[in-house]
Amino acid sequence: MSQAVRHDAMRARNLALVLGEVGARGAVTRAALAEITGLTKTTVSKLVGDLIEGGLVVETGAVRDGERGRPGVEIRISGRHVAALGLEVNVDYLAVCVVDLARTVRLRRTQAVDNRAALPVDSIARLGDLAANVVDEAVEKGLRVVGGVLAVPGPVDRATGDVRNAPNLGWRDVPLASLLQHFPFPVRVENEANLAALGELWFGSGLPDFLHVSGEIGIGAGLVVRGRLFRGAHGFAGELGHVVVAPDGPQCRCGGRGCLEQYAGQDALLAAAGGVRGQLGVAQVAQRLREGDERARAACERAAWALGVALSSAINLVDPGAIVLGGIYAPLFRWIGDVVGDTLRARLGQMRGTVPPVIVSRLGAEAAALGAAGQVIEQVMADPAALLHT
Amino acid sequence: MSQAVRHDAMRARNLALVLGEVGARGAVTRAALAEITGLTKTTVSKLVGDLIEGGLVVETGAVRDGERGRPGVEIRISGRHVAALGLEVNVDYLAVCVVDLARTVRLRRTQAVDNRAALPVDSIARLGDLAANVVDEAVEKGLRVVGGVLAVPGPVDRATGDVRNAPNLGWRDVPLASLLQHFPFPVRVENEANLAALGELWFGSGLPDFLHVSGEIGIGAGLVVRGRLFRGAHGFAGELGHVVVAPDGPQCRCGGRGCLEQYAGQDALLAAAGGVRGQLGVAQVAQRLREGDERARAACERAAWALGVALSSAINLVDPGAIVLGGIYAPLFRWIGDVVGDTLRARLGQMRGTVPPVIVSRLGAEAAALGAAGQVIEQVMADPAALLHT
DNA sequence: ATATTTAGTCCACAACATAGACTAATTCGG
DNA sequence: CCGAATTAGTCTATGTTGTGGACTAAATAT
Repeated sequence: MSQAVRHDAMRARNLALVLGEVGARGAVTRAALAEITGLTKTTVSKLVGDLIEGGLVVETGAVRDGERGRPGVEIRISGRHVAALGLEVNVDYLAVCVVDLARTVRLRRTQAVDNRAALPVDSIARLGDLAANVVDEAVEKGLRVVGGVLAVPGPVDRATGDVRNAPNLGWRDVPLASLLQHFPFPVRVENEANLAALGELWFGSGLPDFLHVSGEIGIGAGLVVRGRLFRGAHGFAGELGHVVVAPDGPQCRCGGRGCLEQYAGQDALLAAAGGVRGQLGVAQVAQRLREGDERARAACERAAWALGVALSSAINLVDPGAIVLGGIYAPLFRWIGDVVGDTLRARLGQMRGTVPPVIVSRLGAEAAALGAAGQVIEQVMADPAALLHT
Repeated sequence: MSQAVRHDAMRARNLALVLGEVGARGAVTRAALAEITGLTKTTVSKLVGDLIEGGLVVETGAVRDGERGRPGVEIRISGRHVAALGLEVNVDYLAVCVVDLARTVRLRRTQAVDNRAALPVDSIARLGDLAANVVDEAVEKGLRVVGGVLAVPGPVDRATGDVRNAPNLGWRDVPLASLLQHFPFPVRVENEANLAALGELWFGSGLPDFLHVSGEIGIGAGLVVRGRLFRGAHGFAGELGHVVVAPDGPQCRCGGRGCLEQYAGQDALLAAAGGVRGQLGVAQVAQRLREGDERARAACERAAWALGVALSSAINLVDPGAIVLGGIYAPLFRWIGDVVGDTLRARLGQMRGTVPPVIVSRLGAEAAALGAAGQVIEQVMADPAALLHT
């Protein structure tokens, strides 16, 4: 429910408006901000003054624009004070990163760990150490880490931040919220596929509308519409892996049959490409593809066709502006992109004038950790007043 | 992009907040409104004063609540002044209705017309006459019609309000916007499936989260999340009819194969139920079902199974709070509801604790016209200041 | 060197919400 | 039946914030 608007809320919104415009345009003078926002020069000056005082933006030197008249002073987002922590637990690695308010990645660490074999508590403790290190380094650089988000591969209870069941990780009822309380700033928990999509939004293509597909053991999707993540009624939207490809297809672990995961999930793809299960990684498949291995090629084609079928359902339902393939699909894009695109055109081309373009994510495995940190930054950008008054 | 907030915007938002609370609770005193909204009694009194002056709310007599202290005066939405026009063109009928601000349906008219056989201009002219009549009647009742929305079965260009292609009606490039200009209030155009979903939201079950399925010749779906319609990047979301049920199934008019429409669309269902095409209506099939006709039963079962398969994909993707079956599925619900539910439970039950309930729409064919009028009402509720200042 | 132009600041003012005093209308207790 | 207590609603002084126009600052054009 919306809240009452008082003078402080008015100010908070206008601060966010100005900060947002500065972020969107990179560098703007106060005069230009007044023009853009419709606020008066007076108001913009006062707002910018507050933002400068809070360390969120900085004045850069005067502009020599060659026009006549007094040159304006450009304002830009300051990356020197406020920063955010991104954390990720995945099946076979831990990752942390620190991102500043200008969305520059200042620090990152990755550690290869088999988190399926470890206890959740130990994985989290290890991640905590890793995070403590980068936070210390960030503090040395003069940064103030104002919050963190942890990406986990599985559904997260939005209310408590706990994980009820993350099958890929072997986690059940892990009280994450309480394990993350020792940080000197709030840390929230969020689904990895959602955060990967947001990572793509803030650090990748820059498109405002897309469906990001995270190919891992499961296949998650994050839908971004007008720069906002779509979550559904309970926060479980985006389970692309269990969209039906063929209703009488192979039995899936979810209880259904013929789910996408059985055709294009990591396990199915590797099994089809290489024979002995567990012996082959995605990198090796890519290598074999480069060498022209026929079996690997056929496996990719089948997976890509299935992905195309599932995506055609997804496009009909949610009308995304583009399809971004990430996770294991990123290194395999050369061999699956076209088949996916052709399948979409065959199934959708007649109905819709244009089929959403299928593009590859440029972020790789970092996407989720970046999205996690980015979400904190986004929160600051959306409500800078909350930070200024503390 | 968000806009600058000035004093007038602050006031506008608080007016909307108060009006919204009055709408949500039916009847509230100023004191209760102050408590609920967090605004002071002074402010609430002033806001309510403005709303009364504008005819949007009325004071009803003092409350005798038995408590001690001065009794409050209850405020409720006034249905006596502001009203909205809902219009619908469908394949075989035209419909108009007038709804007041209290969301009471004040007038409705339906006319059976074969709009596929008629020229678009003639259909619209006929609809215009029908609308002019009810608007006159509304004016006689002291109502002020402040806007209208027209529901059409097909994708609508959100920018212009024109219809590029509505295959079920046989419309191509109909400049609806210009045909609707003669009304003394603005009339927008919107997709019929979306409006039917909104009709369900405002005049039906009252649920805030659901996917409404409009079974007609095509199968449209409207997704409502937290009381808001999800439209997708271009406004074409909800094409449930072309979600894949079986990738090698029957050829569909969209170019794909095995789309839901080929199993559960009106034509497919009637053909499977009755043999000779075009000879049978949904009402007759329902009659045969009541008589225990085996062929009709089998047709429904097949359609329901396919609907379940497509909906399981939809639920995985968009995570709706419930499934509401409308259009032709409403009269057939007795014979399809259980199969749909069973299919969903079989495909989703293991993954999700609970499967969204499958319920029937209570609105029938009026859903879209009601949703159309409701959308205007909703606009007034969301920004009453726009109406007060004119 | 002076006029012109544009950027940014200053100040009086207006709009709106707040806080608390005040009035109004009811119930409770004697 | 009357006064105390209680709750609803109004009135007034005050504070915060944005506006608009005057003013100062710093550049280019002539």
